[in-house]
Amino acid sequence: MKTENIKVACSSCNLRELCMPVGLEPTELQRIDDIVAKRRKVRRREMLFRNGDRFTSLYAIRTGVFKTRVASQDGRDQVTGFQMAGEIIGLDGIVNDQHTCDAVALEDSEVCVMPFDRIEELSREVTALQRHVHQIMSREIVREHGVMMLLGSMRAEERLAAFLLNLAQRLHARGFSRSELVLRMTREEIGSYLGLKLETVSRTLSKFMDDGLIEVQQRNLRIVDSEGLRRLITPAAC
Amino acid sequence: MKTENIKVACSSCNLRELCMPVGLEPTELQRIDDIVAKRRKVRRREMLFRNGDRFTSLYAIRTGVFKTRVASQDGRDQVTGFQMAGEIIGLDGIVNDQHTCDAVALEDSEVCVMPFDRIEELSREVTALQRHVHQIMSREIVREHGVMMLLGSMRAEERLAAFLLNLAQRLHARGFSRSELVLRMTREEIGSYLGLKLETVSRTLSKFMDDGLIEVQQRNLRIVDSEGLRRLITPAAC
DNA sequence: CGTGGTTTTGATCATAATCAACGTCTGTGG
DNA sequence: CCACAGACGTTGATTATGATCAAAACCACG
Repeated sequence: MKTENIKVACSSCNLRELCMPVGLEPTELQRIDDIVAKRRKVRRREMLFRNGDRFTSLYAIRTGVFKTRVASQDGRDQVTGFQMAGEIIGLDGIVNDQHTCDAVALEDSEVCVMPFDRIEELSREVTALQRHVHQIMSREIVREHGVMMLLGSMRAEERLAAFLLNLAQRLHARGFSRSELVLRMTREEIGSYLGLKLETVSRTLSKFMDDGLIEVQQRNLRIVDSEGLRRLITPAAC
Repeated sequence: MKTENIKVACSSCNLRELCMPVGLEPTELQRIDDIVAKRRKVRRREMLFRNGDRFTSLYAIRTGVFKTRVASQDGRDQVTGFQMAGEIIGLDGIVNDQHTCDAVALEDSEVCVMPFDRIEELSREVTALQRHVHQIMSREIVREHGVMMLLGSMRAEERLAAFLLNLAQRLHARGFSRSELVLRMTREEIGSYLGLKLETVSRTLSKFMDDGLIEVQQRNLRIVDSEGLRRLITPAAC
């Protein structure tokens, strides 16, 4: 768990359009700089925080990919999301000053540590930051509504199609290819997120390949017919 | 859509321990009073807000029960929660200034309308309110994690058992019986929330009755063996 | 006192889970 | 750099769970 105290300026961060300070004036942006206490590197398979840890900070992902997961009493666990550069994790800890899920790095990653009391302090003064914090939390709530829709009323193919399109879209927003992507997570992790077993994920990917919708080879995936995937989600377009 | 401009004081509301101003000092509590612009009555089957409505306010439920639901393009919809007295709805609207779900009253209900700009304004001054708003949003995120766990990795019996226990617990926190409750929602709505068809909900309830776990007659339900239900969720307790 | 929405129950079917075997890749240590 | 162990992924056969289709009973409400 390596940490650095090098000053990192949000105002010069190339993620600033995706991350915390979206929509801030330059003068405000400077004030935001000092909510980032430090950066922290998290290596593949390491946890940024875990269930039960005392909550102190939110984390903005600079590089890398994380999964978050919750565990039930009897050991089953459920992946609740995959997060990438510019996204904020740790919001679950606010309510009880304690984290209720694990955040695991899926590849070597780096985050900005933002002590929550500083965020609160500063967002009392900077209206745009206050608004932004509210939006981040609301966005997470809306995202989870989408996942509930996925899990509650879609079939395996639809879930996986929606997942792939969502992943590609988010990667594209970060400057990556619209169609080519590397799955940083295992089939089992995808399955856990989508409420499917790993065999079903594998089979469904194979089927998508047979149908000419995608090409997969291990973790490398290319979306060949993005429109076809979309059609799977909105069947028959009624 | 009837509204009343009668001044409602949070400081004298019997829900104040459950609702917005939990943990505030009396002097702060008085200041909170004027975030409640008015009350609004919503009759059974009416919508408090719907997908696409402009977001202006959060709503604290004074009496009654709501469901929230999201709709997919092709008309399927997914119940995302059932909310009762003291709970806050409308958080989904913050991120895009627009609601992304419908809130439907399951019985004649009344809410406190809290314009969000006033909440933001006041929470810049009253630290405890700021903290409370953050906690409400975080609590909703954590609740949804639980639903994802439910939908993603539990079987029908487990889902329904968890649902009934959660409902009973929340009603008990509001002064109702720990074991006796009235289901304000249909089997279909329960099914939508739990990712099951209404027939499965009905069958599973019947099975619980055969097993002596509950007694059901229409919407009236009594939990006979709460420990037995709990055991269903944590199978074998390993 | 119908009428329509809701609920129950039965029979059958579809989807994804499970069990199993094998193939492939990755990373580690010699 | 290679060999090996263990994790990861694919595919097939079978099963279990819950969905679907169908019919009847029940209730609430106008």
